[in-house]
Amino acid sequence: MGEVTIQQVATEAGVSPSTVSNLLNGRNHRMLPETRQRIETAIDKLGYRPNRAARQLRTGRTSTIGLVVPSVGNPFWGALARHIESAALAEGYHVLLCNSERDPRRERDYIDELWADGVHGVVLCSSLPSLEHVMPLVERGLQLVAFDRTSQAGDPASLVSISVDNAVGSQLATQHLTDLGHRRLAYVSGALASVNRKERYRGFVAGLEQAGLDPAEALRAPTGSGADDFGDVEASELGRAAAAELVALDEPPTAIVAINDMCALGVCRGLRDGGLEVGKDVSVVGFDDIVLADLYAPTLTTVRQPMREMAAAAFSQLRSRLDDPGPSQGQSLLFRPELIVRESTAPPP
Amino acid sequence: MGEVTIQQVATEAGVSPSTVSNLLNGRNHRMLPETRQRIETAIDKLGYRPNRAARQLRTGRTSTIGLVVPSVGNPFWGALARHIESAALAEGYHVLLCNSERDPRRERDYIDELWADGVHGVVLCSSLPSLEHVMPLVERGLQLVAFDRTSQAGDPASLVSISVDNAVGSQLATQHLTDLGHRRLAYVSGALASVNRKERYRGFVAGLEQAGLDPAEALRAPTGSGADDFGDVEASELGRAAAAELVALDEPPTAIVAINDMCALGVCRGLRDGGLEVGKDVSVVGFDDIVLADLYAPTLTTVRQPMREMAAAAFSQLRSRLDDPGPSQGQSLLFRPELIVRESTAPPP
DNA sequence: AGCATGCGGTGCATCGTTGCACCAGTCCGC
DNA sequence: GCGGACTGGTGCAACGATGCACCGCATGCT
Repeated sequence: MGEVTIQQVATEAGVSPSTVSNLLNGRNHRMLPETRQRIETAIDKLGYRPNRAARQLRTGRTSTIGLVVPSVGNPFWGALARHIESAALAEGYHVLLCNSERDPRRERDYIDELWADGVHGVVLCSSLPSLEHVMPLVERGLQLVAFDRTSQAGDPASLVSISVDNAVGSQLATQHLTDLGHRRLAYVSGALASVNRKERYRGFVAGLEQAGLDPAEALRAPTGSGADDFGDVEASELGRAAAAELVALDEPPTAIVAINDMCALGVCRGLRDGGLEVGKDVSVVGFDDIVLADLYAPTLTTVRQPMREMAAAAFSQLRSRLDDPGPSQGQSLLFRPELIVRESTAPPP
Repeated sequence: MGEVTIQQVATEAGVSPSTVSNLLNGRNHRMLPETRQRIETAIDKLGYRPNRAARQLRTGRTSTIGLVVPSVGNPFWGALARHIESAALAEGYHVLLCNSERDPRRERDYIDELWADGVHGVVLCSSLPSLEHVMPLVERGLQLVAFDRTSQAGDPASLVSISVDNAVGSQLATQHLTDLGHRRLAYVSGALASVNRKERYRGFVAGLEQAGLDPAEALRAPTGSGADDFGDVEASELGRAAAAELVALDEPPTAIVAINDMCALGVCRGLRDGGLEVGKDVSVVGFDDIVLADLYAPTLTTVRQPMREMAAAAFSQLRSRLDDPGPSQGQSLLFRPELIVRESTAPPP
């Protein structure tokens, strides 16, 4: 049980613990190469690893960051988590995983707890439009990188926002459909509860206008209890239900833009249930380009987010702010979306 | 910055830090209700939260567990991570996420590091048949719960194994196909590098034999460089390539059993590429029942693992062993798989 | 000789919590 | 009225790493 301590290393190397500590922390400018060698040998021999708790207690710093996502069960967030974790690992950081399940209260509790644990940097994939609930901690020094959420008025000044340009992406998707000749489009999303969802819808509207169509005539589904928010796992359920509603119309749309890929897959499923063939009778576009978009039958036309780059940026932003003590200026990084055309879109029948 | 310490709480409540600590740790058998009240008031007023690092340094205990999975980018592991994290949260535990990317070295390094961080309990979803690389730590007291891996000779005595009965599951799937009348079956997997994969294949063979078929005549794909291991994200690629190989045969199989759902989806994709219709020309069965199995077109017949229950069991096993100091006896928990019949299977044409 | 400067380290207090050892006071029995 | 037990706490020394202040020595400069 007895783990090796810095004291034992020091004894072994015939120096004081301070000297070992100095070496460990790069304060070895004026250290005899021989001394350094002795210490390194001792470390290897004893298999010494610094005790993180002690180090954190003393310095107040951690090399653990928090990652708050709605749910890693969702392939999109799973992919993000994977990339963030990889980026963190490369720099010796660890990732504490938090699934908010889109519960604002849970999200808030998590962040409180992370802070209490000494975690000073969090990548937050919040479903909430306002970040007010975490302001107190941000004022105390919590570094926050918001992912998939463009910055808003009222956000903390130090906030970093990482996001794809949702409006442009949606517009790209919509334009693709109008270019194919579609004139009767529908938009499927849950409540536009988060910032990025609003943005995407805005892009949809812009795309319609650009094609000379009247946004007011476009359909939005579900039309029934459209105000309900929805969780990630249920995104596909929602898509499916929405599609059922749409096919039941007298004049169903010939093309559907979905808020994200999971939702789009649900839509495809619903259309199939209704006897329609996706990519022939109806076109469907998603958003995200999750791995399954290219596996699905038909393969899904979608808007790709450069996840790896975005994840790397999220981590490196966080890291640099964690290293630099001073109060830092926030910024927004908007990544460029890319339309990936696959089989689920075609000219209207 | 200055966080509230137990000392401040003590001063505020007019007691000694020890007394506050006693209350916090449930040693309040003989404490005046009034004192207790004063302390609780002080805690609330100051917003005190115990410093984890200090606590861990002092006690040697953490309420963080490690979760090592191949990659949370894979929906199956993502779902597991979500459930484990939920179970942990409910008991006040945190989850440190580690993606091994199926790299044995990375897996090993991770576990070493977790140990050095004071994490004494890990849920390990290892791709490795042998656990030898972690034996030294297990001997030092590391508690290990192996997920999706039935126990093996040579495993640490204290190891807990949580797994679905892979052989039975596979046999169920195979039997379903032979019951439908299929006589020419193929099995698609990567290398049978891990224990559970071997088990699944064994179930497949058993299923064939039970139907009076000769396992030797069943196909295994890919036939080319079949010995290659594969990562999770590439499981679908492998399925797709394997399907391409199979359709090119003079006498293609009428039914395919895939090692898991991601692989099965790849197979479906490959079959489609080859002009075959899944659920009509060819039947396909997967394993896991990931969320997408029910979204796919056609919906995928598969073998369900009771993930939520398995995740809960994994955490509670770990927890109880973490709480109880003494050396504990290992055990294996085998969960019952369930065949979920959907559209991707049908009688042979 | 007298003082400054550089070199290669070391001493020590400290981070916040814990829990064993201990203590002063009261009450009981004989 | 004295030993013993109980009550409701407190004192103090850790846990392991850190980093500032400091030290003895050698050398250089005037």
